[in-house]
Amino acid sequence: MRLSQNVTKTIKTVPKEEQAINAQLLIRAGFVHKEMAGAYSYLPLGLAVIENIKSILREEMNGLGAAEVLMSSLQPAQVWKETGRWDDEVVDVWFKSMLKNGTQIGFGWTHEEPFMQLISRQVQSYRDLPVALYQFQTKFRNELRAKSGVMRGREFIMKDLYYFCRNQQELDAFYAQVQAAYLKIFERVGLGEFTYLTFASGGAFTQFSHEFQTVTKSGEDTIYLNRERRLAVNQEIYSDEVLAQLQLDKTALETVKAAEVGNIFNFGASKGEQMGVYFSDESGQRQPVYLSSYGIGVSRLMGVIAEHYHDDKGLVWPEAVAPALVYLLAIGSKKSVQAADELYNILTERGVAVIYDDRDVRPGEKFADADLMGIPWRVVVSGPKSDHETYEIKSRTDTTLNHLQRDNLVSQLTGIEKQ
RNA sequence: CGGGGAUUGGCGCAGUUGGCUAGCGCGCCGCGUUUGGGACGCGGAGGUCGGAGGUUCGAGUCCUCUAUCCCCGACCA
Repeated sequence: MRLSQNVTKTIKTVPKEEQAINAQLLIRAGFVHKEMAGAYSYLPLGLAVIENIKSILREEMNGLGAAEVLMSSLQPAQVWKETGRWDDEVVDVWFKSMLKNGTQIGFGWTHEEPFMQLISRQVQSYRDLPVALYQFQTKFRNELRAKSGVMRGREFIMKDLYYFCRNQQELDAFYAQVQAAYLKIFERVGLGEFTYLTFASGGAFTQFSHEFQTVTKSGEDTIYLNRERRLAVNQEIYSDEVLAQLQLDKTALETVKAAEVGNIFNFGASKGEQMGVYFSDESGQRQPVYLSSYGIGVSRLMGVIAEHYHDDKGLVWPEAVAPALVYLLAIGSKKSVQAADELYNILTERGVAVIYDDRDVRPGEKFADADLMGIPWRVVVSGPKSDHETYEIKSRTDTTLNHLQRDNLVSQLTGIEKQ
């Protein structure tokens, strides 16, 4: 992308109303735009991050054998009434509206019920199960208080995976697979080291649910963490009994703030029974479909990464999610601009995502923006250049300037991109 | 939903006990000088003070209502 053609602009000052670091930096660097409390628009750079996170999620979901779908955001009240979750007393985050003819509809805040409804038509026999479906969806939740920038919105992007199967054993096996996949995902986006499997309240169906909590000062949850075992207990279920049950030693626990980046729900046979979604087993008996669901907040993940990876100059994206791998700029003569143009074309042709700062501004401004946007590698072309001379490359996380010949530079960057 | 704070050009802010054409910085436009860490000079454009009502000779400033935003708490199946 040529910056001269980019609509967004970086700003030096933060809107005072934004206190959350993720919102401050994402707004200053031009990644997102706040429409209202709890609702953010994603601009080209922010969307690039979102899409990178989605690509990683997609690979891991496909690896689990799940198929991608896209459910509607508008949801009929009926399916939710079957499980009692239409009631505002039961679920207090509903956005509801109605059709012209008075029919009540809701804006999806999760999709268990609609998915079960869908599955009831596709699944009749034990031969049709198990099935795993996932989607990337904009969820709507009418939170009493939106806060923490993109980390807690009323509208946000979520990856949700649903697994439909025949019995608890099947469910448990998949549940374990997803746990492993989730840990891998957080590893890949750069949060692995700080993210812990956490026991939380299980709701009506099981004693515990599992959350994935990333330790961060700006987190909304308090967890009790055992670093060695890489396990944590959410404050909401913290008690001596629970600790005993999980064989956790109270004295080995650390109290930290954390952000919930993923969660897993085991619904067992409950939804199938409530909604009348059954299949015929090997002996022809009617059995309820078992359900489990697995969420990861994509936009929240972007916020948590921003909270974790920044310094006094701005964002510092891990390569896997950065909106571009390279920030390219030329200084000085027309020759260096020509050389930068060429390099831009070469890298782009090889599939390396480059932000080419071709604006007519002074170098200092370009350096500042490169840092603010947090692009992993900065390449500077200065002075008269030809193929045999060198190009300066610097990592966002380092102050060392290295000089490489063009071929070496290109192959190094191409190599990183392919990882 | 309870408590606290806020709302003045695109952004950040100032504006005294009500008083004259509402200021400043950043950004923006033009010209010139600049060009390795957000340059400088000169000249410009841009706000009716969140909204409605009221008090007053006169309201950004006082009163009432209202909207929105932020923070703390509660809530988060």
